[in-house]
Amino acid sequence: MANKKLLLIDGNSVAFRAFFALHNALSKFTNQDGLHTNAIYGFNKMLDHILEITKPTDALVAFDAGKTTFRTEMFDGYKGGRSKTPPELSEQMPYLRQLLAGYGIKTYELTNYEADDIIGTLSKEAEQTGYEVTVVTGDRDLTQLASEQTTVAVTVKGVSEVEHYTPAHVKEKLGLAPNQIIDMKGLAGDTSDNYPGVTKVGEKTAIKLLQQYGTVEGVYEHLDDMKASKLKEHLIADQANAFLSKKLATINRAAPIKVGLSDLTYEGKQQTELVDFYERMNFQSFLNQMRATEGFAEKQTIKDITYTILTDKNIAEIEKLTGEISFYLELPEKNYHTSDFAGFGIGHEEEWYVSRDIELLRHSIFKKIFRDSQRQINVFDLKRTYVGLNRLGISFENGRNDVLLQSYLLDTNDNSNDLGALAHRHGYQEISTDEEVYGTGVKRQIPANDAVFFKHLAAKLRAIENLVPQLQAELKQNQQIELYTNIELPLALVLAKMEIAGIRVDTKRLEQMESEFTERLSEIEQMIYNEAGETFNIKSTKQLGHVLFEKLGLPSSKKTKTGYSTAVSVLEGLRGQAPIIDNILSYRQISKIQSTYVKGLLKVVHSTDQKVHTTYLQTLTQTGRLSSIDPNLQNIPIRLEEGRKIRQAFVPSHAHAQIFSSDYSQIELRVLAHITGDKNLQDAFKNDEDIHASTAVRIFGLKDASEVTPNIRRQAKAVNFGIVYGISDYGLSQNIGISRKQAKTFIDTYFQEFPGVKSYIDRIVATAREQGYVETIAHRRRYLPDVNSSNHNQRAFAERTAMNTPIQGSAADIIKIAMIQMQKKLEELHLQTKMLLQVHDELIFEVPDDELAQIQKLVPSVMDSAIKLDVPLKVESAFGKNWYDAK
DNA sequence: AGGATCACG
DNA sequence: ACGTACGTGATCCTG
Repeated sequence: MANKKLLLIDGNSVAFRAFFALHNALSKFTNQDGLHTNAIYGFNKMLDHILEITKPTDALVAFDAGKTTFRTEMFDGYKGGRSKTPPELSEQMPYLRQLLAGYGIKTYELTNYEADDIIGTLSKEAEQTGYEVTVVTGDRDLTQLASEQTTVAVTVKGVSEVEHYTPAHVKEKLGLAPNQIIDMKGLAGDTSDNYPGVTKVGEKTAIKLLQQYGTVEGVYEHLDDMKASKLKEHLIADQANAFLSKKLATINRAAPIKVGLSDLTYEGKQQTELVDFYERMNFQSFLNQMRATEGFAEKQTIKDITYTILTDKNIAEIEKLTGEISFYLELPEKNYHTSDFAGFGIGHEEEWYVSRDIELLRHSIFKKIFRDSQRQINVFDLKRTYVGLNRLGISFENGRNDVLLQSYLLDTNDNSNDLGALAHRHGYQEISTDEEVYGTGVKRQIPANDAVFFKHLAAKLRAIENLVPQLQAELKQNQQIELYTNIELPLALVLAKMEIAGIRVDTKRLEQMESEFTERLSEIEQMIYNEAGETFNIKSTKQLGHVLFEKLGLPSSKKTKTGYSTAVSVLEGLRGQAPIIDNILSYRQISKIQSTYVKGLLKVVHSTDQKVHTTYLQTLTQTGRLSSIDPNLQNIPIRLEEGRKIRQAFVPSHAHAQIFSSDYSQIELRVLAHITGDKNLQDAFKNDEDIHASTAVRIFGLKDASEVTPNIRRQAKAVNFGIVYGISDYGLSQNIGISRKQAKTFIDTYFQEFPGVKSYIDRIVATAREQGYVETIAHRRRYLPDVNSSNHNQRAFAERTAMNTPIQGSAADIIKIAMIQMQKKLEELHLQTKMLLQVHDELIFEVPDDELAQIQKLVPSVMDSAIKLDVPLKVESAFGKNWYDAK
């Protein structure tokens, strides 16, 4: 027999390891039905790894059959006291078997026996027949099976990494032969399996004894040779335990199994089954791996689709498309402000027109379609489509539905920027993902083959047509039609116009800053090298940690996963202990400004108009806020003067104009006052009090605001923030540097003084548990599956987001409404003022001097009346010749 | 690709 | 006894 290789896997043990290795990411690993998939995923990773390195001819995964086994008969407490398998793991076990079926690997379990015994029995049989055997497990006890023919691979850290135990390796690690493991367990016992061994004897002592006497039996035969000692007394007293425990630890290598070696042929992956399984588990990376393998036959699930290639000859045909239509513009690159145009499609009801010729869109027939306000045009990603068409000189004001927005509002977790993937999640399968058709990474490209590209375009149009009514119905059920129709859809166009307007950057100013910073950085660098006595990469936390904590011997406090923490909070604690610290802090600060804001910004200024055009992501955040990328204009420095100067480079694009800024004052706390209905908090805002000061008066029991010192106000401010974030005493204590006990007192007092807030917090968490989601004022939803998690951390996190999301999200609703009304006003009044940026609670405009007086009244009035709360909204404004001066 | 760090609300 | 404040994005280093 030529090289038979048997792979035996301890299913429960590996699943358990996989589950806990990916426990942190538990909430990320769920499929479309809410099933947790982390253990399945980890198991799959391990399988791929072990199959790759062992290339078995035969394989079996053994599972434990149930709670009772012959061992529980021998010893009542066997595996007693073990906490129950988490439900998030149990629910995955049946699917694990489906995964293994997909891999063509047999599974087996046997009443009254553990997986270990099945493995022990089969490995013995295999050894006698001359097989090479690999055993995979998360349990080191199985190393007792290691032999010349059998290697035991024990998972370490994660699951795909394993440590291979040969007899030599066992010897090296433990100083024992594999068959002595059971003797060690006999003497030392096993806490996780809950059997005792000899009192006060742990692994170390057991090993020492066994090196001398060989076996448990040997130890007891030589008991008389030992000097009197506590150890000897314990050995005598616990002799019965030692022998029982050895028996319990011994794997039964003659279990009455009903499978034989001939049943275990490894058949290899069952392609269609596995693809189907991965789709059900939503395992995109494994799917892609499968597709990349040689001989993979793409599933022919997508129905044939007929389409017409549009040319200037037949363009008149599209005039016959009356009523509701789908339109799709393919801008293949991430940044649609600069992307190439790859093609487009338009049509309805199985009449699909597609083309690569973008110039056709400039034809008057298209202009008419896009201008016709009676026409319902449905798209995927309205903002992207609007910007793309705008670049072609086409005004697209009549987009009626956007599948991307619909899907985002239905479930912020379960959204995708890929129409194919999004469609699959909503149960529509007649479309491939862009990744499948265009490829990924450097290989991504629009197919040169017309049939492939056009079929995909047509499939997109058809997907839009099918999804719009379905998602609309779901929105209606959720009472989200208003949010969708009156907020998100019109906002998409407002954002598009802001992005297109862009903001002018004074590149000369930035270049001047760049050379100043370069000089200062090299000076500081030199000082740091001198103080360190060597040159090194200051930006490398690893090298910096080495210099500070090893070479210079400074006391290290915090550690990260990868080594010493060198974060600002840590370095500040070291100030004064060495001059190098201040220099490192300055270096960090300046190099951040230099690389991210000076150089980074210069890189993305458009040479045509000297402006930056950000992209707002309208369907990303879990709370309803926007985010801004490429460049991010929502995190331009302001807190420290050095960085704040960056704002001097943001200037009006016309002469005789100003940068004008209005921001909501304390909008989140006002929303909190409204949502909670807390009388004291509401009164404070109704009386226009300094909210942090009045909180300070209440939690410190002061007479009135005159007693509030800056430091007390600062602490009260931190408490207010803490409440909004979902407070914990530890978090607060870290933030303001007080003891945890003191922080707890602050919080307790706060809740006494603001009882409405306390009852809101209790109520919202209960609501999240009952209905599975929380809502904002405008019915924006966030699902929080983890509020019922058995994991304390995940549950606590979900509870904090349950409190925070309605507050942060409602504030986002409010500014979105204000932006829509603001844009409408600007257009109605034919003003030249342009809304340029939104920074969560702040709007930034470019205003011609002659409109300034009007805008100074208009913007705050629109913003503070965007929505009617039980407390007033307050808006503060400023302007100047650049963003820095608008303060 | 992921972690550490740091910029903003 | 857990290990901790909410929401983001860009840059750099490391494996």
